[in-house]
Amino acid sequence: MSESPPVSQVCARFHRAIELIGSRWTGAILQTLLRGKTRYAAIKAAVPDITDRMLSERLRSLEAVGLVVRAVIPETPVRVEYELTKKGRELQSALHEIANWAERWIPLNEADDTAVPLTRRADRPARKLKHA
Amino acid sequence: MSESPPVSQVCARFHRAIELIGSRWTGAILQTLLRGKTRYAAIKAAVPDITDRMLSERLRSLEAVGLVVRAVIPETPVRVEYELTKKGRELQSALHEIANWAERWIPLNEADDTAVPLTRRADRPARKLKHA
DNA sequence: CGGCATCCGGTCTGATACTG
DNA sequence: CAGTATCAGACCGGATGCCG
Repeated sequence: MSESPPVSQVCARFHRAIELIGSRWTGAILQTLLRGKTRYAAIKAAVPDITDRMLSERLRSLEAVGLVVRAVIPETPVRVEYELTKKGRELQSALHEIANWAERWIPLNEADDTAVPLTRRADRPARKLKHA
Repeated sequence: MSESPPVSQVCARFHRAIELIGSRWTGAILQTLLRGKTRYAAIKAAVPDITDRMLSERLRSLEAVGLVVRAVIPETPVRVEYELTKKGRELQSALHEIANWAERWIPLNEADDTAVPLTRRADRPARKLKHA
């Protein structure tokens, strides 16, 4: 053995966790849900720029991971509410810490920041409409 | 006005923050750096499966965002060390919370989880090598 | 209201090979 | 050791239209 330092590997669980809640839109959705049961349309309103496709896809993913539960209330018109599971609710402190950090370090509009955000689709201008 | 509830929008800063640290590989890199100055090769060892291209790209991005600083020590062979800035170090508690949560809720191997992780490239089997 | 199916462009990523 | 260049294609996500 050489004297390579003990750079232990990143905890796989941590890795999975952060990429889980870090995927596009997910953080925002989660934060919205943290406020309690929310209807589809309300979530959509709370997360500007998200499309139906993305929202429903993320929601289904979150359901699959067990962070969110979907409840269909058979009224007319139908009402669907999404709610965090315990697993989801327990993310609160983590998300809160991130929010705290963001308060301190992330400027409101990226233009103010000397540092450019990571290259993410989110940061790029929305795609131009094809026709008109 | 209808009786639409006051579903305030998600804090833009929070949104930016989480998508920042949530982008692929970033969480793992950050966590590694939390342990202190680290050399390129060490980070690579700590984050299994990351490629050179990805690592250097992420590192440059993190530098751009002001989370990481790069130091070149002109030795032979060259030595390069990466270190978190104050901004980066202050992410510690947030990352720690996530790690905590992961301990409680994320199984070691995804197979154990009834719930499938979000659809991410990371979760999918690595691409097959082209030739042998 | 609350979605899903489809089409499609472009980004991001992984593999591979090559420098200082 | 510490990267960078290039290239192909997988994947994401936007737009649209339709359904219960």
